[in-house]
Amino acid sequence: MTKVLVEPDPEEVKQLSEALGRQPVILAGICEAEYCGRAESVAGPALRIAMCKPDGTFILHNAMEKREPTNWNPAPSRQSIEVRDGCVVLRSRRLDVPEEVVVYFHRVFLACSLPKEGAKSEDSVFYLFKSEEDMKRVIRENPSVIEPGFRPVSEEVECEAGVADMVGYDEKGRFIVLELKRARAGVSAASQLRRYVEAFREERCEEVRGILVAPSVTDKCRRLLEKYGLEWKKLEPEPLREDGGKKQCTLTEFLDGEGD
Amino acid sequence: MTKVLVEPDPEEVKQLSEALGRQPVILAGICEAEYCGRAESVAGPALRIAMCKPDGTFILHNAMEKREPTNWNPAPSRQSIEVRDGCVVLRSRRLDVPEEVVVYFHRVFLACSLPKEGAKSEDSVFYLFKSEEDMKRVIRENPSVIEPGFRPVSEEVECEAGVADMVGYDEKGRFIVLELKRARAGVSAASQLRRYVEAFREERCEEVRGILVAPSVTDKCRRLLEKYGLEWKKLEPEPLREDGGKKQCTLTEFLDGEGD
DNA sequence: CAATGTGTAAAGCTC
DNA sequence: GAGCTTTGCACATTG
Repeated sequence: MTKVLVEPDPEEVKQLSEALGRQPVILAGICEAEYCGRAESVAGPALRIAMCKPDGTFILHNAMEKREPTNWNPAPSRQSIEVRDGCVVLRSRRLDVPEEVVVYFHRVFLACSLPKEGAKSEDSVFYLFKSEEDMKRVIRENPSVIEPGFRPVSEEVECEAGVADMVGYDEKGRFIVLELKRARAGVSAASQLRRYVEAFREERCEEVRGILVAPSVTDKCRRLLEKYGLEWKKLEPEPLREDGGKKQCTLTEFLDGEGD
Repeated sequence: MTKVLVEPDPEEVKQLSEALGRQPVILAGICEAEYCGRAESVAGPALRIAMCKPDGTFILHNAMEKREPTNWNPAPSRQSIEVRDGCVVLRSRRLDVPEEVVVYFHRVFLACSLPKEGAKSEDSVFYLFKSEEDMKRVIRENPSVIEPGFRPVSEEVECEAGVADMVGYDEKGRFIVLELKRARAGVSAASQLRRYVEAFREERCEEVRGILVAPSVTDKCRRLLEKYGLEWKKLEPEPLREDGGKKQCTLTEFLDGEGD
């Protein structure tokens, strides 16, 4: 499945055409590039690396420098490889708007397609910003970030279902249970909050609101919250700041499985 | 100079270490990644492509989708390759701020370094913005958008200070220099126009007006124009129009209300 | 050096 | 879908 061509003939490179759109394709070599669309550009001969991703994304990088690509086409786009006058011509065209990049490879050092089976769906990147402790501090110091009139009462409150992150009262005196998540919350957060709310309802025999505090929630989580009559308060974590010398970041635990 | 390893053993990959920082290095395979710095993230196992550029730039791409990298380190950064428990560990560290990305390759499909001699310095990309061309066309075809009685005479006119976009005469026969900007104009536009105006004054020994033509100007630019006795004519670049038939996206130019 | 503005911004989220 | 905000924005320019 991994097909690699080293310093191939142009005609050999053309074989990779069939992988385009199905597998990742990489080309590296000396090339010139033209872009035409919202703006236009011409790039003189240089060593560059081209990537074609199965979703249609096309990226052309200067091989020597810069984080930003020389040229690109975001998905949805389509690529093709032709051979013309002994040159490998990689053409990429956006499907939604008229924009095109054409790359003329005078010389190809590397041309390859990668196997796609390796690509698991569980590719998601989880961002963990500050600690949950920081979220608590923010709410403690400025309770209105939850809602106007919110009064926090205690933290780490035990109940039948476990330990609630924070509890308090709303403007109208109703009891509120907060569940804090510093990263995107999954269904597990919703069901955990539900358990706490029910426990407090039993315990206190009064109306209890449950609010999930998180920067974002998954779709499933959102639906579950709705089903249970719970609420979500979006709270953006503050960016890390390093004060006082260099700060050591410990990359901690992976997020617990929000499997279902 | 081109060294390519296909489905290599971890120890083989380690040989590429010496190319890091000197030649472009590409690694592709199944990996997990951790990032820690301004924020933190963990990325689960997936097929990804890593690029290390000689300037220190490090980019890790999901091989299947997205224009934006999963993780990255802009220059100045430094990378290293180790082998640990049979895993290829690619580590990248920014040199200016404490930020690090660590990539654990469980499996490597491709590992290569590219020759750097191919990389000519003449890599520059030239951008030609359609909308500025459009602005010129609009003024050419309908000079009164500048002001009633304006008569354009020539475009791309050389003078001591450079090349003026457009020159002409006003109703009263006064010489006018136009500086066109397709987007919000900053102070540089104002001082550039000023240089042209002064050059033409010297050259022609007559009164010369300078008009900055742009959809909007920054506050600082506006103050500078005032100080130099220059003028600003608001002109919106026209949306791109399509040549084929169906209508096309317009370049979203969000101009603030330019309140005063 | 920091502050500011630009980008073929891209990408995510709200409506 | 359009519109708005965010980005580990990156990057250039300006003060």
